Amino acid sequence: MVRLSKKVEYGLIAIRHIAAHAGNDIVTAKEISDKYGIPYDLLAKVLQRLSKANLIVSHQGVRGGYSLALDPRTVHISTIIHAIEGTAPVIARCLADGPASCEVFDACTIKSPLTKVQANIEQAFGTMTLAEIV
Amino acid sequence: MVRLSKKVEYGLIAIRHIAAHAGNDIVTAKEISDKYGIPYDLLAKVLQRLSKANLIVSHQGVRGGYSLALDPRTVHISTIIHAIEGTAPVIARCLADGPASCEVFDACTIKSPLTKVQANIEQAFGTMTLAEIV
DNA sequence: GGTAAATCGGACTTAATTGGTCGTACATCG
DNA sequence: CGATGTACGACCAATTAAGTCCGATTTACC
Repeated sequence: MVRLSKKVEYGLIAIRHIAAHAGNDIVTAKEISDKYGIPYDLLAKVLQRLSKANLIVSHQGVRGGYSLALDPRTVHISTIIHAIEGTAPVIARCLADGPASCEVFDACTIKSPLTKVQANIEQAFGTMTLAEIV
Repeated sequence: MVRLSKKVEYGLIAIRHIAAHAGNDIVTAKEISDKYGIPYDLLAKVLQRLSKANLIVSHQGVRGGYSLALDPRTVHISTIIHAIEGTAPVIARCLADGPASCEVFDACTIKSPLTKVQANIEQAFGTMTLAEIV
C-alpha cells in the first residue's frame, strides 16, 4: 500500500497546528491531542521525533510545550516525513539505500524505470513546504 | 511508510517480462518465478489478479501461460497497481473514498493540502506506461 | 481416455509493521 | 515541594503484508 502512516498524519496535523500558532504562545501535546482526537502518548512520541530532528523546539517544565524551530517556508513535507519515519519516502525497496539493497538486484528489471516515478514523488513531497499548509 | 508492496513489485516485474516476450510465445508463472526468484504461489495469485483485470490473458492447460492483453502503450502503471492492490494508490486515509472516510473529518487540517501531493503522485504513476518499462 | 502441465481460488499460517499503552525519569515554574 | 510539562524506553495489541497449502479445473499430447 502506498500510504502515509498515521504517525505521519498526526505529525503533519501537529506541526501545522504549531506553525499556525507561531508567534503566540507555545503549544502543548495535550492541547493538540484533545483538539484533533489523537492518542496522547503516540502524539508525544511523534513530537519528540520532530523535536529531535530540530523541526520544533521543546520547552520542558510547567509552562512547557512546543514551538516551531524554523521558518515554515524552509520546512519541506518530505523533511517532516523523514523525521517521523526515519527514512525518506521511497516507493520501492530497490531504491532505498546502498546498491546491495535490492534483493533480486541483477534480476530487478523495474529499478531504473521506478527511479523516474520516485523522482516525481520526491518532488511532490519536496517542493511543498510547511508554510503552504498552514 | 510510502512504499509499494511486494505484490506490486512482483506484478510489475512479471507484466514487464510478459510484455517483453509479446509476439513470441506465452510465458508461464513458473518461468517468471524461477527467473526472478519470486515465490511461485504468491506470483500466481498476482498474475490472477492481473488476468482478472484484463491486463493479461491467461491460457489454461498444458501449454498454458500468460500473454499481454493490451497495447503496452495504453497500460499505465497506476492501472497495474490498482489491479493488484484493489485500490488506487492513495497517500492518506482522508483522500480515500467517501466524504466520511476521514475519521477526524472536520478536525483534519491537512486534507486539502495533501490533495495536491496526491494529484502529483497520481500523475507520476498515471503517465508512465508499460511500454516505457519494457 | 489418461496423464502431465498449467491456471484458479480459497483457506490458512506466519512474519512484519504499525498503532497504541504504560511506567518512570527529568525539567521547570510558582 | 508539588503541579505540569516533556523524554524515552519497554511493552502489548491490532492490522496488514507475505507466504504456504491444497484441491479443483482446464487443456495439450500421447
